[in-house]
Amino acid sequence: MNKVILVGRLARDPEVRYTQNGKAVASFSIAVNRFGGGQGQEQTDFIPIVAWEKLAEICGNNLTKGRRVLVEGRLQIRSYDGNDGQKRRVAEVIAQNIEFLDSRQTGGNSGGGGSTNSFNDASSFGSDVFPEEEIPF
Amino acid sequence: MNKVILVGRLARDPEVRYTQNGKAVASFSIAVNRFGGGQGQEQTDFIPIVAWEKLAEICGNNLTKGRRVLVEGRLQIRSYDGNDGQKRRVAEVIAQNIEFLDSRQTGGNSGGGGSTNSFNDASSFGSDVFPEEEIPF
Amino acid sequence: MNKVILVGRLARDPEVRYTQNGKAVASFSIAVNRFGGGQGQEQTDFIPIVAWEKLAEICGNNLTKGRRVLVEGRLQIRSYDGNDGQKRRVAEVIAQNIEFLDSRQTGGNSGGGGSTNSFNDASSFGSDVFPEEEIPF
Amino acid sequence: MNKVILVGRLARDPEVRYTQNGKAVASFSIAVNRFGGGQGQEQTDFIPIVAWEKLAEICGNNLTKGRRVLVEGRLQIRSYDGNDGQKRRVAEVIAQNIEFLDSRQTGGNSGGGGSTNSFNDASSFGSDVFPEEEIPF
DNA sequence: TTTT
DNA sequence: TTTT
Repeated sequence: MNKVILVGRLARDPEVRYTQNGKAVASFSIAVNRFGGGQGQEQTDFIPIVAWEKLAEICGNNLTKGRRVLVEGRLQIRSYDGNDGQKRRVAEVIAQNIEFLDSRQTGGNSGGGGSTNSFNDASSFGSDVFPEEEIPF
Repeated sequence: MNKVILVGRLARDPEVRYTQNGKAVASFSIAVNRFGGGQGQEQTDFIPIVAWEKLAEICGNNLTKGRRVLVEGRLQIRSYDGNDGQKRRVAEVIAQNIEFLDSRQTGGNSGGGGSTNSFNDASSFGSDVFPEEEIPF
Repeated sequence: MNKVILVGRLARDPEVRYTQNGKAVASFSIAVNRFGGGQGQEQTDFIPIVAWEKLAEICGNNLTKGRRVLVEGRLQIRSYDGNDGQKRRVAEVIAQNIEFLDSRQTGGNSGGGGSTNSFNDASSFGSDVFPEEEIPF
Repeated sequence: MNKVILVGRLARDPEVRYTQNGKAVASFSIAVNRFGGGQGQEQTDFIPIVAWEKLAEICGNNLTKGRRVLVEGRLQIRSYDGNDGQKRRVAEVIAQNIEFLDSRQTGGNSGGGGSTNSFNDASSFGSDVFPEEEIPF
């Protein structure tokens, strides 16, 4: 079990890049506000999000700075070697499911009355989880 | 977003049935203890779980009464007509992912030190979420 | 672990009642849409929510039918005796934390520029979780 | 909403320190296995956990390297200035609730058949969420 | 029983 | 670095 659920706003537009194999990867940060029980001084965590493939493309095409999203994913700690030869770690949330929480004002995506605003990682939560058939009991 | 995460023990062995289309469906309940902050009188919720297809079969083959599991799923409210003509509602957690939290004593699944103990609904969390490739940034 | 996280819209205005001891209890249902991967026929779960004390009052004062909320809580199965002498079970989500996902259009609650829109059950997530002090490492 | 739920094993014994104000702070990492759908090469995320006050002390007194826990908390990104003058970021999960998933072999905590194995951050999930009174409906 |  |  490695589950993260966040609600926040994009701190900047997503960047979409491609691996050598042609897989899309979107990366962006979301600003998640912390509610300190009313002490006044609000704090914010800027949390890096990574999405892959179809979900990456949906992010690139539909999300912009300031939009509010719910992100479900897993927390990944990646290691890399810094310029100075030091090992560094970076934490990222690998998105499995993203819901758009703002009303659709997306522009390009003219919409056409579509009702869904929840998007899964390519193969997550397939048809089995939403079976049309009757349960046999 | 409709997400449920439970840790509990099976209240009885799973029952596995099949739909007309041949899909496996496992059903069982788990006993989830509530921790009342030490007041002594512990309470338990018996929560019905439903798993489909491959996950159903894994449950049927590996889980028995008393085993401890972590269940991730969604909460579903199903309506049906009672014998008395009244409409009734039943709540169930449709499992998307199940982790076995006990040490492996499974019997049939001789294992051989196998490390995995987490099982997803047929098509959940596919390869994209665990990419082998390097992130291009 | 008994954790539920839902995003949905209130199917009706909350009802607030009081126990003999004077504790407020709010109850309402939220409509949670299920996204069937685009098959068209959307389905909805109507999930009963119960909030206690201060959180109940906040719900009563600020939520109305149609408003979108995120509810974090635990799934509880309650037993009661039906009119016909049969034992019945009812599932409810006992709210621990509610976030208002709509822009503030609340009316009565004139607001005064307050930024928070997240409300916890009376004693949940107290000051320790948001410490002002520096971590000593 | 900033919620993290992890199951893993302590990579080392917890370190407990104290702030100038005398608040206990425990820190440790947990190794969370990632299940790659059976491709063989398992990967592990080592995720830093921080617990405060009473929960910190419970961790210090009961947890040791190798023990399996479920951690519920929030993901925090902290900034600090590196030795080289560079700004660095560190991600940590601030624990709100920890469940011990191993059988009780704790030593000091002789147990005596005690049933609880779930511990909350000092003021989380207080009595309101587990009311003894009847719901007035 | 909600909403897009 | 977001937003109310």
